[in-house]
Amino acid sequence: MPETTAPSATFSPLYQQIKALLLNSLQSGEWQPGDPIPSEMELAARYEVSQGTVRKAVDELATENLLIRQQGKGTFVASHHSEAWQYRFFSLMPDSGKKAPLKSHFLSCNQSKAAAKIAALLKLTASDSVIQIDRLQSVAGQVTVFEQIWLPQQRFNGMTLEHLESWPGPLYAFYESEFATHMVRAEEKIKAIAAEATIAKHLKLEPGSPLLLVERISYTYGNKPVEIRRAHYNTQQQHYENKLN
Amino acid sequence: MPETTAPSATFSPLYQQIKALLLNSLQSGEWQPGDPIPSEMELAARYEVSQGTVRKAVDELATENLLIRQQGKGTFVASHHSEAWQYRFFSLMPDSGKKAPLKSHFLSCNQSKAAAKIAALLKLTASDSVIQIDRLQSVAGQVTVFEQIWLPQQRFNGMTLEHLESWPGPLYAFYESEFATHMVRAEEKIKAIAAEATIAKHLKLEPGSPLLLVERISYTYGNKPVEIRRAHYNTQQQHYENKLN
DNA sequence: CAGTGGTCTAGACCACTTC
DNA sequence: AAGTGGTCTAGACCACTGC
Repeated sequence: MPETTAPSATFSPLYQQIKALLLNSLQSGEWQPGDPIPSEMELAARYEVSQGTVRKAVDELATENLLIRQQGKGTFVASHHSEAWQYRFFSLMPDSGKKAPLKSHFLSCNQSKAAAKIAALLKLTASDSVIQIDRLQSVAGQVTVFEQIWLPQQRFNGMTLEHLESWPGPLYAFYESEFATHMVRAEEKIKAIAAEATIAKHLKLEPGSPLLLVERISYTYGNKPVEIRRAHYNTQQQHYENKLN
Repeated sequence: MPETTAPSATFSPLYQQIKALLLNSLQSGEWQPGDPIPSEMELAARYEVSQGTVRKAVDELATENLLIRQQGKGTFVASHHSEAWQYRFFSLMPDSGKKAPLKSHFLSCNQSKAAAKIAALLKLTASDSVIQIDRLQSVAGQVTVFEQIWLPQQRFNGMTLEHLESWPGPLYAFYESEFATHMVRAEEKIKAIAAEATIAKHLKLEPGSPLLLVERISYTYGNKPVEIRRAHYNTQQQHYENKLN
């Protein structure tokens, strides 16, 4: 007499296994950001499954924004270099509606032992080093953002202030090209706080002015946290936009 | 010799047409929130397409959170009454991590002509009336939210303060049961502001304290805006949480 | 015209729920 | 055992891109 309650606690459909294999190829760098992955027919042959099964695996990775499908052309590894991704994770919009471009001004880029809080968030040990970047961002000539960024030193080894200042595009494109680190998702915690003196000075505001504090953890492939941000937004002319579905 | 560039600007796949039909049935109230919709086989027969085509249409509505699939049981119309949806659209979390339940205290519920701004957001004309609700919300005995809500009078006809006070659950469940209005999605704009005197008093804070201002537009079926909220959050013990994918 | 992703079908079988 | 959603296949055809 067989068991009455089937085990099956570990049932995993084929397409999920294919998805895991595709993820491996992305994580290992077999396919680089911006590059096309093999066609569905080729993948089906490689993994010895039907095209429909590959399709479902790719579909999920596409809705997770790891892959980009383009009918007639192919399926591509998502990249922060593409036009459409410039504002990937950037939710601040002008109240007026017209987007003005952002301008970065880097203040510093230093290396040190990780503070306990930062080490915990990045899942580092107390002996590991981190790189800290401070910068300002301006919208339409107005200083709007003061931002502190922490990165694991090991992954971003060799980053310097000069290096940052000579990079023309967004930071995430910089990480991708120069440090082979592509960001996949992020989590943010938001508060309203009163500006401290030093930050108020940077943003040309009175101390005590209300600021939006945005703390972000960004993850690369495999749910690995690789960047901490602590940003202060002046939201007098801007607002943080969010869609709830 | 046929045209070189095919027209086809209006090509719409079958499953999209099925999706539109399903949406009609939801919007018309043929299937009520919480109820099961017909099985995939029945729908396939009704629309004279294959099960796979129905499936793809239902899949999209499920990922848009309009339908809920449950293997072995059926597919159900999403409802704000279900446990899992209590915190639909509510992004405020205690810093400590443990969720405490919310308690509502309604201050007023009045009817008046719509102000120009509100009328525009709700897509009403200047002669239309709106209902305005003011309320406070407390977390763990602490007054945390002051909220103003505007609703089109026509759709929410007959709402009173007593009515609101006697309702035990979340507002969106109230709208759903009492006014046949199910919310499908929402958009929020967030700023940090200094508390005005009257609001500070409600939240038991000093005037000028930093508050999170959250302005929300909620939509029902057919992208129809039917609720405006203007909420002030005290984020000393709480934060607004957001996941970027 | 060939190659890519996108749609649609029909049928078989699996996993889960309910009776 | 019957009914539901979930997976997988094989094959045909469509829409779009680029050569």
